Amino acid sequence: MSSSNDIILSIAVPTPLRQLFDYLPPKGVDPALLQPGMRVQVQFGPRRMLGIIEAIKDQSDCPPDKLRHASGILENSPVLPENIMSLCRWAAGYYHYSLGETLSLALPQALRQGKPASAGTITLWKSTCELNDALRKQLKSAKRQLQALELIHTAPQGISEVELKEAGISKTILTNLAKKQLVSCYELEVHNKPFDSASDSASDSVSPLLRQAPLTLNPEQQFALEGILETPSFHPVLLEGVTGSGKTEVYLQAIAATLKAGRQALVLVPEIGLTPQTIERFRKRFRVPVVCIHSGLSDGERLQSWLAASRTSAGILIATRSGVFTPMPKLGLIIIDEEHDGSYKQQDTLRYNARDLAIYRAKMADCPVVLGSATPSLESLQNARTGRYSHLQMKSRAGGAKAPTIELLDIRQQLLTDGFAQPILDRMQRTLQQGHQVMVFLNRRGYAPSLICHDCGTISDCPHCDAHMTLHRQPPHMHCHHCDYQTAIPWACPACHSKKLQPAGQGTERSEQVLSQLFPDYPVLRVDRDSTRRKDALPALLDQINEGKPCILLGTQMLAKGHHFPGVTLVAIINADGGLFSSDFRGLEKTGQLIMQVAGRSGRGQMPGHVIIQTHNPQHPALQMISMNDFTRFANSLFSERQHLCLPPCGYLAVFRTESAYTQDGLALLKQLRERVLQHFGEMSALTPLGPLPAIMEKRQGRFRQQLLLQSSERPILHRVLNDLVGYLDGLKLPRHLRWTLDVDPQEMT
DNA sequence: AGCACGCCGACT
DNA sequence: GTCGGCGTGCTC
Repeated sequence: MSSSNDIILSIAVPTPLRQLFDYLPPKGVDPALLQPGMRVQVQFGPRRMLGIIEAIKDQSDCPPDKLRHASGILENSPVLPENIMSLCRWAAGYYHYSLGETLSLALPQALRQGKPASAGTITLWKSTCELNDALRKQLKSAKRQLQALELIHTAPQGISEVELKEAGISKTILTNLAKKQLVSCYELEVHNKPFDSASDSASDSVSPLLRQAPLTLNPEQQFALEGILETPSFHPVLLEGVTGSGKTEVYLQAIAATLKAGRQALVLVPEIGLTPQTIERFRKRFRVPVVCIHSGLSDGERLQSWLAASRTSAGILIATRSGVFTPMPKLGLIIIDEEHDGSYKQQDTLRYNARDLAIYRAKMADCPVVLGSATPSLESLQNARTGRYSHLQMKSRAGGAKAPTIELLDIRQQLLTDGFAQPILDRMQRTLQQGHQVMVFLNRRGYAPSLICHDCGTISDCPHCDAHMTLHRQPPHMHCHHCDYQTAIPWACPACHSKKLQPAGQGTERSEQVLSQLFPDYPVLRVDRDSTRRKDALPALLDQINEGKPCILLGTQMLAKGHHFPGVTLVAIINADGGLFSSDFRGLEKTGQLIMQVAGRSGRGQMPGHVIIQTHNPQHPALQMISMNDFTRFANSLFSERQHLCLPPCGYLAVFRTESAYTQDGLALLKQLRERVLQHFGEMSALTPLGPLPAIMEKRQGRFRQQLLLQSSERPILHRVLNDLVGYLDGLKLPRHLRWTLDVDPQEMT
């Protein structure tokens, strides 16, 4: 044992080992400088790694001869403040994950790689010309260049390259403008001085804080805003507002009040929700710096945003789930938009739910937190019901728009034209003739979901997964959407050598072809992962849609979320049935939410919207409730079902998953866990192990997957068992290629 | 998880 | 003779 006067650093190293490692302070560094939250370089076994000081102690349980000196520190003040350290400690404990890896995930990539936590420079673009009508005429054919120029002109001192990028303007456009000598760029040192809500630098301002006057709130919005601002201390608010009820305006005004009090706001959005329009709306409203963290940014750009938020030079941070870990010393408000969205749950490594971490964070920061949705998760509704959250509702659409009408179209025994029922086609025709837009929602990519032999019935399967290969025509190939395996289209059946291979079912590609033939006078715009793979494809499609000319928008989920299409008055949902009988207990909830979201896309302008759902199950209670626009009743019916089955939010779940080249390895391990649960905790009826069972798709990417579900009515009991099992697993030596993971509060049972 | 060490089979 | 397959053990 080391003597008690020593300084020992307890260091979290990014390794899956669920423990901390003790080191002596680095030589030549004043030990008084050392603080938790600082990055340190250490020799860890045979390799050098970056760790985070977790704690500073005066003795170690480790034999002194094993203790090494840390090699050096990376900064003189912590990169992670105490509150983020606590958040990570909590997350690591709750999700039973290594603290070292948790802390590493909390850092932006650049800091994980050892880059200095200093601001550096940013590139600013400014105009060098007069934007007059002659110039506008000259740039008539270069629409995006003109758009860029207009934007650059709004900021005389220059506008940052990141900001332009977030407005959908690429580097190419800028270099083209520079070639014409219309704009120039220069580098600026970033100082990160705290934002100032009271500075009165601009004389043309609506107020020192606002660039643009707020909209007038209707009584429901006003009531919601007051509910959020009631007190600046911790209180979660579930803001349930139908699509188009003006939630964003409520957020903006709540943020304005927060900024005015000198505090920062964190806005979390779903993965695909961070569109240029969203960012633009915030930037147009506020004078204070608005920064974003999302997948479209480079590591350097993300670091810039992260530092701006950490050093309080940004007033607002808009980010996807990982943004919940960003330090914000003056945090005064958290908003979680579309709180029900599945993308808040990370599906690998640290399987955290950013919504739940955000609540924890708001509690620590003692500030309000708003969970906004048109279709709240049952978890949040439950919290509202028990009074843990206050529940504010906005039932009418802002600006007088009417709720869409939802029609269930019974297609049993009906003749379908390539998957479309005649009444839908008729209604589409009429809508287009009226000069409106139509949205067709189809949850399947590709040309056809399978290729079937007409003579023997053999279906083309993926050799690595328990799944069919999807037929694509652009370009022609077979593609597995689960493991990305691709092959040529077979020309004969591998089983019977027949050449009669037929596409079965309907994907977006095929529908695009069909609809183009049926409606030759109108463009069909396909929006799915394949059609938007090219970098600027999606913005280009969105531009075309926003021109407002009659057209058919055809797409997958991508179309359902976040976008604003005022020209759409008709929405057709082609295959809602799949989601009604899902094997996942959340399948129905997700389907209902999706239909409501899709329906919400229509009729947001002055014209009322109409939604048609093609179904073989028009009598299905869920569809009935949804068609009456009654989400509350729908949610209540799901809720009583969950209550009976003791499923979330009425019970708590965790899943151990295994993945192995051999199916028996995983099963054996999970059986062992099950036995242990029954032996050690058998008397507790509050905990039930279910399984082991094969995963829904047992074979995926050439590996066999099994799962053991643990279900409990008491969260503390569940976590006590998980702690025991994880400890047990850590002490076990497993076959070489057997991997296990634990998912606490799983979102999907795949 | 990585990474080193170490022990066996098949090659320039 | 050695190159490299992967089993085993360790990381303060």
